[in-house]
Amino acid sequence: MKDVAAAAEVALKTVSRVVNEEPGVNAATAARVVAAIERLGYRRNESARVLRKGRTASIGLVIEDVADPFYSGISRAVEDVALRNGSLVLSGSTGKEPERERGLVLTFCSRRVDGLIIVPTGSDHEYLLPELDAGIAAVFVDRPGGLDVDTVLSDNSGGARTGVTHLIRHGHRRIAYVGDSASIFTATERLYGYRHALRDAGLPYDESLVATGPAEQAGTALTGMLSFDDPPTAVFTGNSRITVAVLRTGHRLPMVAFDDFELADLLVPGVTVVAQDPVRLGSTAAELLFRRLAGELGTPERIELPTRLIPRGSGELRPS
Amino acid sequence: MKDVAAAAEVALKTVSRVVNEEPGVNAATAARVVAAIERLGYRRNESARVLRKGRTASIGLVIEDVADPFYSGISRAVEDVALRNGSLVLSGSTGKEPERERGLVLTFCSRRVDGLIIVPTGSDHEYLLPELDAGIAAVFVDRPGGLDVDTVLSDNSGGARTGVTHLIRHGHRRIAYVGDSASIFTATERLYGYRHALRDAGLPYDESLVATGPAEQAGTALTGMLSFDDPPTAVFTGNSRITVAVLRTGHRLPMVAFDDFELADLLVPGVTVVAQDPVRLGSTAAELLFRRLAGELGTPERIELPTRLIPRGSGELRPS
DNA sequence: ATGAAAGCGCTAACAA
DNA sequence: TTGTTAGCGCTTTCAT
Repeated sequence: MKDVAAAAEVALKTVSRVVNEEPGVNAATAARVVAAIERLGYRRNESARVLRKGRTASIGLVIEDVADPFYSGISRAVEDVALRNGSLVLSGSTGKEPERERGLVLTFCSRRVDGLIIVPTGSDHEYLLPELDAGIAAVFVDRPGGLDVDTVLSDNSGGARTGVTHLIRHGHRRIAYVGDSASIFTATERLYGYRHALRDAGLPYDESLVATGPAEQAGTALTGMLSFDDPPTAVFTGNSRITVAVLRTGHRLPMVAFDDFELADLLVPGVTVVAQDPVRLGSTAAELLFRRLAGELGTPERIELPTRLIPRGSGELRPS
Repeated sequence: MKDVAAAAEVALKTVSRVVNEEPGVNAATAARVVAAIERLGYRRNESARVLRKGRTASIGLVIEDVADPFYSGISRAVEDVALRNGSLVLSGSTGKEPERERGLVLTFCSRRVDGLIIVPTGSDHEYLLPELDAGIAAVFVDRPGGLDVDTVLSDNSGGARTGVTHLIRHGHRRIAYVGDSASIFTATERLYGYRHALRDAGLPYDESLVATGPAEQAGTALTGMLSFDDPPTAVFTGNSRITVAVLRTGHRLPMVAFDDFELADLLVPGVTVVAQDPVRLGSTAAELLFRRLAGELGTPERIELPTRLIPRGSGELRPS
């Protein structure tokens, strides 16, 4: 900048004014400065600017795994909103490890991101409090983080309830639930929705039809249930990975799955799903964050986005 | 840092030494400083550090779309390698728009990323030259960027050749090729591989069996070919989106597809694919970049990663 | 082993 | 309209 000033024979500040398009610069002077900038190939040093202004125009995004379509949908949406707000996105995957999450978040904070969008892993987020005090805004997505900050969720229990009710309407009375471990917020919510649907229909809750645990065990669990004297006639699966695991068993049981997935319509029969909207989850969270960064006050919001039942065949099969 | 120094009753520089784990600090003094840091909740300001040191310990990743599994695989791999090298990743999606690519790249540069990993969109990357001169390292991935810099590609032509040869071995003599527009590097390479395989087998190249264009037209193109007097008995598809489009037509033609995709094994018949390895593409590019950042010299490398044929049923069907 | 001073490149506040 | 000065928080250099 100094060199540009010298080349254009003006003061440093004038160059700064031109670069930042501040008003109050003579057109001729400005032109001279622009020419000098071109000639010298000058580009503003953002680091210095950040140091001075205190705002980095960047946000941190912490998700479980970019390679998972659900999270990459969130990523893309956050990216787009950030770009529209003149902000860049630093992102990192936690791989479900709370330690890695903590590391990423703190690293982002020490780089002075303006705000954070976090899909929380683990439940203890106390470590965030000093950062929040220091003025970094945060939004939790997909799961609550145990702190009183803005949170954007899907309607997990409502979606599960709708899906299970759909099976009941098609004549099923013994419906298996295969889902994630109870330690995971979304899994608990979805199981709650399952129970709710049964209760609505006056059906008993039979624990032997409920399997919770990692996707690797989902197949065996369901196969076990099918060997009962009174086996389930349909299954509700709690997330994509479990759905795929169940499909791989080769049982073609009537089924509704939580979470949409690519090609669900090409399988035979097509898989009926309760779809979340990852893009909307991401954009809602990002919009909320940028509103906070723009100075919007008020108590933290908790937004629950609706899910959508998409019938494709597997959920409309009657008991055989 | 000033506050910490005051609290620990030492000079600024001593705090700096402790924070950076530089040698030559009395253990007792260091302990006092650490205590003060804890007490005050001090965290180093990276922006200032960057301003002083000149290195940002961050790299820029420019891809087509994080929401596409191929690119998100690359992302995840780059992220992991970056983390291992103590670096953060700024990332952005171009959505195939060269203007957006340029914007992202220049923004990243003005933030003084140490290096760039780019999946190039468009062919003109002249605008990068000044940045390269300024010392920013760059690696192209998936497609060459028209500049003489490190590049990591898949063996597109070899993979296509293997896939088409596989169909020929199963008795097909009229094989359709449905692929992306010829303006896209990978598409041209794959078409070349297709022709190569035909030539190897002494089969004629019949232009009427070749359709290139956007995925939306793939279905109609293939349907058209099937109404010929002498229709193709098998099809080779040039990328995932086209594969899906072809599958949606409902023709269950013998087929080999370029690019693996989730659930390819669950369709009936399973889809035989020529798989690329996005994770390896990303990690190779990132490793290369960090080697350059570590000062490795030498002429730009061009690495071509092998593809892998995965038979699943659709590619082993004989002509009917 | 510790410290003082200079300065990275920029912008805010105030002058002229 | 333009310029001067100070200082963001850190590391580097040189002294002690």
